Amino acid sequence: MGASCIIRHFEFYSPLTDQDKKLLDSLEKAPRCVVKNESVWQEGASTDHFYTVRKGWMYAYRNMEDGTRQVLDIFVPGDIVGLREFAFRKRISGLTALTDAEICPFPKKRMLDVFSQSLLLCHIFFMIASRDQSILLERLVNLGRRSAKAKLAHFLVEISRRLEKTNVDIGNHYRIPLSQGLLADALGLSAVHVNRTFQELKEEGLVNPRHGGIELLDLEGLKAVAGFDPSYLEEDVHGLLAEARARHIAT
Amino acid sequence: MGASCIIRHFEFYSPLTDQDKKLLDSLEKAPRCVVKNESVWQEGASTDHFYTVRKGWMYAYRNMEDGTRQVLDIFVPGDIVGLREFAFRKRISGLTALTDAEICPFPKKRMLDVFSQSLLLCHIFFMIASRDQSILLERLVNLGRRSAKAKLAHFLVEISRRLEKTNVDIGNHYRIPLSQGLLADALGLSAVHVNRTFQELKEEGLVNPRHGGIELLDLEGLKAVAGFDPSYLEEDVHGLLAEARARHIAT
DNA sequence: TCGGCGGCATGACATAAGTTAAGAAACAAA
DNA sequence: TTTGTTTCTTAACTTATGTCATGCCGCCGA
Repeated sequence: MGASCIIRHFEFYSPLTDQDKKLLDSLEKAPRCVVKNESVWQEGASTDHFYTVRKGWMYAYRNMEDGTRQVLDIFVPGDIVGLREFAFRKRISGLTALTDAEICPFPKKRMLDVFSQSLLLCHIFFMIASRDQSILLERLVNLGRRSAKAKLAHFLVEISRRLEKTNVDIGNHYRIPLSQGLLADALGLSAVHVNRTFQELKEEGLVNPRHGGIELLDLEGLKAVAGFDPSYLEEDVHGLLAEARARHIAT
Repeated sequence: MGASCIIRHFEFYSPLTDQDKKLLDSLEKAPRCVVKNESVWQEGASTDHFYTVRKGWMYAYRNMEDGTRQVLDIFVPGDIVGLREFAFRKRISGLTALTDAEICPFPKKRMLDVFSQSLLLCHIFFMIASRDQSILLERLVNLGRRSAKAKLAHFLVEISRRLEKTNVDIGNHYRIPLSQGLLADALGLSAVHVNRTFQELKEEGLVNPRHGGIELLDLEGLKAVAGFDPSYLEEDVHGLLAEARARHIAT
């Protein structure tokens, strides 16, 4: 295949013109491979690039003074990482690979070219930023006002949803490579309590925790215990981009 | 004065050309007044507009099934609200006025005009989105990995920082019109515990809780108990926008 | 001026989640 | 294989925070 990473992702939102594709393709640099647990950047590093995830999983985190840490987000193939720090000179969170992975760098400075040359791409970038915020907002709700059990279930359902939506083929969707310790740091819990909670979910036949990963057995059941409402993941892709596309092509 | 709401805000980021100002001004509708506790929109409402806050305070929230709620963000004069839902047809959170307020609507559809006509404005919008995400990220850390006391202190310091940064004159910065119940919903705590925690902060001379509001007495002290690191609020305004401005004017 | 109500204050008690510790699996490397 | 490392599991115990209940204060509207 060899198709550009970011083009594939963007085509999920809207068909692109050849010109758009050429533009994106010219800006994307050669893919970079990272191995499991390799750090891509650390807090304080320069923000000169962002990346699209082509293969594998990544996570963003923040280390706290007291030695504890907060995992801020998990990224799956097709996601864009680092766009968040667009406005900043330095990274405010670290990024490391959860599994062996392949990522495609994209120089931040070239965003100017994109914005000035393609109204459609500009719009798509904006949609992605909006979607990212929506996910963060839901994570806030999760941390603030749900029980440990609901937190876990909700998080797992979200991840599985995001996997389904990606344009990238990742094989079996339901084997999630997150350790209980990482989940704990993502959900603001202790690893021990995550384990306890998993035992409950396991008894109810909802999940099957394995070494270094989780198998989701009953998505509907998980949604029920999470009180999962998917609307925060359902962008208005077509309505919003139709006009942008029309005007863009007319130019 | 009567200067446009959004222009004033944008000029915080960069000087604008007359053309940019004209563009923004033509898109902004007449300001709308809302009284304390008035709802601007509810979950599920249409996302056809976003707003700039000219006067007063607002908050975004999400009501949970079990009757509890999560306050997602507080907005102060100069902030833009509703941009988050750019990619969505329906609002995923409610917005209501915390005090009497004045907000300026801006039709979402006209974003196309902005993006196509001004590279600089497009960039500024992107910066704002990035900054918003940064704030959400920090709030995640706050909810996930800090004690009640640190949560409170951190939140208060953030608000005071954001107040200082705004271009809008709001009189005394340090009288914050948040009730303890609202703070509780913002921080994922119970109102009772927020009260207990306030007693501690009060004993230490850091704050002075009054009816329906809080006075910050010792910002440095609050920063210390919060472990506050301001970098997540410090955008690279000038570096990033300089080139956009240069190219924009050259056109 | 008064009454009512939303917000504050505080105590007693309940509980979800954290901590510590120790052993068992699973994996990775030699 | 053997060894070492990470992750999971479980138990006993501690603690931060939630819940319930009650009274008070200070606004705002009649």
